Amino acid sequence: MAVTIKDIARSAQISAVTVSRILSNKQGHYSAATAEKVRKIAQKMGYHKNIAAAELVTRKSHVVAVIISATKTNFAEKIVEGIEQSAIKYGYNIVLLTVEPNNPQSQTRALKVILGRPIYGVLLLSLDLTAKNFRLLQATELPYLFISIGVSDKASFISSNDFQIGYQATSFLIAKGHTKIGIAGMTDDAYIGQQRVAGFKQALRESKLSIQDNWIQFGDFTYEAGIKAMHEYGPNPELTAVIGTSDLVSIGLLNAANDFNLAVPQRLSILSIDGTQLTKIVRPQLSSITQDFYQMGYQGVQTLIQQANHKDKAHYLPFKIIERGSTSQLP
Amino acid sequence: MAVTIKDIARSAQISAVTVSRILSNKQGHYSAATAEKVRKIAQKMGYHKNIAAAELVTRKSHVVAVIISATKTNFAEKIVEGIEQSAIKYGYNIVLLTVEPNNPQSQTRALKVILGRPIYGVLLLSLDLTAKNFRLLQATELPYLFISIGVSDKASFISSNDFQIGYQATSFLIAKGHTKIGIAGMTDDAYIGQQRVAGFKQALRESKLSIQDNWIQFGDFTYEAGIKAMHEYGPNPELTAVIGTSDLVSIGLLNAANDFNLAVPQRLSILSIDGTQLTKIVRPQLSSITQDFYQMGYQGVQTLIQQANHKDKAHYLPFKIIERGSTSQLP
DNA sequence: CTGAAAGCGCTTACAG
DNA sequence: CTGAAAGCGCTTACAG
Repeated sequence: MAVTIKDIARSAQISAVTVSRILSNKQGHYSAATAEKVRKIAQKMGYHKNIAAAELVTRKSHVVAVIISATKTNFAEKIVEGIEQSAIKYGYNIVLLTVEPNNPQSQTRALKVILGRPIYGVLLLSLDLTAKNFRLLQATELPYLFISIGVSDKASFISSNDFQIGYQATSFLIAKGHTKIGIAGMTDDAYIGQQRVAGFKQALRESKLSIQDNWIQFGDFTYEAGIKAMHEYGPNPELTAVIGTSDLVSIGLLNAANDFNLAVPQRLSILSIDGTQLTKIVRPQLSSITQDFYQMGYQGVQTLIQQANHKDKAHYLPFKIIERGSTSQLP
Repeated sequence: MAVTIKDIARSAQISAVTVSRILSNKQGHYSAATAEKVRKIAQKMGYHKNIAAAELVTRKSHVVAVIISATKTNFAEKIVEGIEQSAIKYGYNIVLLTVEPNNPQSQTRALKVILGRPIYGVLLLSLDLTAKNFRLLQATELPYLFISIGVSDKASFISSNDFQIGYQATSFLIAKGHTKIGIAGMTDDAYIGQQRVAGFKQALRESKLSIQDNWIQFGDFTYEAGIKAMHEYGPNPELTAVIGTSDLVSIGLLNAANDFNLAVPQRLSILSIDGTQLTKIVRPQLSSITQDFYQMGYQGVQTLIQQANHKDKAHYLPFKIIERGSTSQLP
């Protein structure tokens, strides 16, 4: 079977304790000579420490669990990339668990997996935990951090400031002369959607612009939600601009607008939120509020690791507005 | 700290052995009465088995490691979804490790992580392992299975039959009257690209159609590779049809063709390979060879678990041709 | 600088 | 039906 510390000890004519210390790089408990000998033998025998065994005794783990919604959106990949890179840097490993959207049982199952394994902490990606499952998470007493979704202000999270996203997106369109602006595709029950809408409304209010109810179209961030919203706006909407709350929503809006023969951006401006690669592969390319998903993942790991000191805080990452072809200045 | 078997034993006034047996559902070693009592206490105390400890003594693991290329393509998500669902069904957990494309060191690092942890087996997703890393993988003596990429015929894999994909795609276009057909975006060094090109050539040969060198444009399956290929074909190509070897490649071809004012599909037919959601969000929608990525993941886990019996075999999954708006019949 | 002893949480023969 | 003993691979005081 796999070679253990004992095998090396035998081969080096030395105790397993010393081998353990050397291979764990403990300080000042052995001579340089034995250290070198042991390392060579370990190398030659193809030794790999059984980390699970080590974790069992130290009662520490270097595994970060990432629970991710089997998301219909498409930015998760970038976040995971950031998480991975960060984990490598800090010497942690990642366990990825996916969870079905809007399925509390699936959430519970994922949390139970975590309960059964030695885990350092939990990262929750775009995940809207039910109250009950949130309690289950808290009961584990593990450090945790929400990424990209701010689950109200009860829990620690890292994300863009969604109120600001809604506010800035709207302000951008107002600055371009638009006065009839819609927003589409966000969920109405989750914090993230509420914040974006709140920012949207605030910007309009400050400019003394009014809104019709039908201009705010809720959805689930999918392509289909974008299509549906555009159909609600109809083939000849009063609107001259709409904010798509995800890239897929915006592409849905775009395609449906084209089907209505509404020229984008001449007749209708579309400003997308997210700014993934998708914005560049459609025509016209989508102007977008671009979030830094990679950093969200990267800093998410950092924050989790150092969390002890600053619990229950919001960490906001900057975003930027990138204008491409789907928005235009009104005369 | 976490509640253990001993805590339960104490509370139930019984030995830890019996508790262990009950909570592991061993047969006929205890009375129904004690079993029920123990289960109730476990429930009440919020007990969760330390699986790492159990795996240490049984020397068995129910963790499947999935090594995935931090892919520029976009179908990985579906495969992972299939893997997850299948893993749940069979009672396995998934550890996901990402690896940078074309980075042998990154591959080695991922394999080392696996070596240090109790793992049942390894699934490799769209991953072109270097010869050295492949040897490292074999040295672990763990069962493994390649998914979606057939790494030559040396290793077990599950994927579509890429020769057939190339062959059927080409035959489809020939049946539509095309005689000048290109293929674009695949790598030239990996098995998958070679197979698709071989199938492509075979179909042309059988129909006695000739090819110009420049019609075969290699790449790395990205959007940019599609753009570049189209630029190589030029603004007025002889070609009337081209096979994009991934959805992103095909979208690159499509956009570049539009920039050249080549109408798709009237002047140029594009047939995509993969058939992810992307084919439906561009205009015209892309006709595609659609692979069953979900099943690839789902059956990948099954195959890995049952692998003992049928090693080193190729498992092919069916694909289908779905015609959308990017292909047309030639007069 | 080196090692014997005890133990992390669990399971598996073995004996009753 | 129940339990004492030994051990999975590792680490941590403690003693020399």
